Amino acid sequence: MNPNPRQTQLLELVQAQGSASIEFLAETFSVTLQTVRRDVQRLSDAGLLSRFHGGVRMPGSTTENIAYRQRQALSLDGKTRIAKAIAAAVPHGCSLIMNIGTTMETVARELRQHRGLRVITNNLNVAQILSDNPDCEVIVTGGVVRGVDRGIVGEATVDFIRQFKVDIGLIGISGIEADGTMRDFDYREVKVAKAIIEHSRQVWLAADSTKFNRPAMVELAHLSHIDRLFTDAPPPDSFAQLLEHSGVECSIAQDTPAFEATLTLVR
Amino acid sequence: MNPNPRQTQLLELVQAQGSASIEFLAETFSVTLQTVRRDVQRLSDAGLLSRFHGGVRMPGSTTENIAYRQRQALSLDGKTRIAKAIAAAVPHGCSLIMNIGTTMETVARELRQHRGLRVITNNLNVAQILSDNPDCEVIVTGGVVRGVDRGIVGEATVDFIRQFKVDIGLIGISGIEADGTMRDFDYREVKVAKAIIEHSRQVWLAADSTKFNRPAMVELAHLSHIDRLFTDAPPPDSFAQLLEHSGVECSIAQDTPAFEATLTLVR
DNA sequence: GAATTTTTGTTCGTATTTGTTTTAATTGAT
DNA sequence: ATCAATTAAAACAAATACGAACAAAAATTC
Repeated sequence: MNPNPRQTQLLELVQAQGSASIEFLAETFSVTLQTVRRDVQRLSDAGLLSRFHGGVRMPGSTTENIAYRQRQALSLDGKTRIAKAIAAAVPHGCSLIMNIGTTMETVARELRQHRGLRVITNNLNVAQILSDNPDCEVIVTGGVVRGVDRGIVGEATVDFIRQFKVDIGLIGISGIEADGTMRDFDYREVKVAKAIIEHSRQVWLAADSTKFNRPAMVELAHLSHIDRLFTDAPPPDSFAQLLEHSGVECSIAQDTPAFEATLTLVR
Repeated sequence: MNPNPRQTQLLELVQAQGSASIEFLAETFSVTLQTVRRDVQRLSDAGLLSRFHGGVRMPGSTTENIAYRQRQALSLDGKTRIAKAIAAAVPHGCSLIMNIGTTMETVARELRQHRGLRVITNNLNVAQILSDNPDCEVIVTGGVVRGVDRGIVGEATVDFIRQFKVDIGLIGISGIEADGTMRDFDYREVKVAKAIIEHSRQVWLAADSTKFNRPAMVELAHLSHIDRLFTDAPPPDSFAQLLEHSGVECSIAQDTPAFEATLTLVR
């Protein structure tokens, strides 16, 4: 976009004030409401400011955070089913490592009632959720916090994980290719995941059905390193064979109508 | 969801106070109960706060840390003033270490608009708050998370801090005795604080007026290790002399009516 | 200087927000 | 367990804000 002087001034005004109403802006620049709306529309399309009903504000941290939370709330169904299945399989009193991703956060919520857990994580949201459980020892890895998802990545995290050997390593993943290689987008997160696989007696993978055949850049490991896979729908045929061949036990957390019946009954 | 200024303010208010009643919120923002309920509904849908009959609170605060949240709401005014004073004194682009305590959380909130900060902390709440700032590098220390206040203590944390040397070390404290020794209740946290003092070029202390002459068990350090003290009311005479003698610059964040004026102006 | 593109203003149907009223649910005390 | 008081949700109405479509004005191009 190529902002005209008025739009530049408008942007500066909002930056100075933090927020402004459409009406105020229209008066300030002696133009109609509609013109301001058009300016504002373009500026927000360009990501330079955020709109709300009646005005605009700086595209701030809070907004982005909300966006992430909402994304998390979205497609919660499958994730919750997977999370419940994993939580049911995790015995009380064992030690875990959990990595980043919204799925792991959902798992953390389901583990709040577990007793005697020891959880190592590089996910601040997981740490936050589980530290509510007084009977759970939460250990976070040290390092630089990534703003988007509050994950901790980097050498310090990898070194920290190498100190331990836990019962179960729980990892989420961005994509699994047809040949059984798991991949992720961030190479630093891949390093963490590799360390988790090395320092866990068992490795469980959480991957909803959208992850199959979804391409991603950085190679993480092959399915043969995985002991169990939790997903929300039967994987494509090609994978089913691959899973069996790799000795992966596959748990499919089906949509249980009984659950919904319970729901309607409860409310 | 696209939060309007009222919803953003509401969220911040609840974050600062820990909880609030629907009625209080309705009065604060001069809208009907129904409107507050709608705001609250949306914010809780997005997972940003939790509802209870009659009001809202921070998401995932169990009985355990309600007491902690209440302590935060206690003398919130003074803490906020201290926090604003500290934030104003912290230059853009510098490196910080921040330790645990409700005061540090309030400082973190005030630092959200700072640019180019690097912050090392053993306080997950501080990390959470500051990771909202895209222009702030947040580094958390590794170790065991304490449930009550989400602080990280222990050897790993101390070792982690020893890797760095920052511009300013910000520490909160439980009590300062008449002879100028600072003390805390938890020896593990004291070890962390000592490490912070050693690895900071300057040490700033945040202590509201209730901390003077308040006894605590574990000795931390003497006031002479401190460069600046931020408090909310003039310290007792005996201290004033002591501070001067120890070469501590004392900033008293007085009650500014201008702040309240701003509040009323905003709505 | 005429034709074309871009910007701005105007109007109108639609969507959103807020307050009001009514109905349902929750809580605490008998 | 039941009842009264409080709180929440649902339904509706009024006010306000939004976006689309079109006309007028200004700027640009040839």
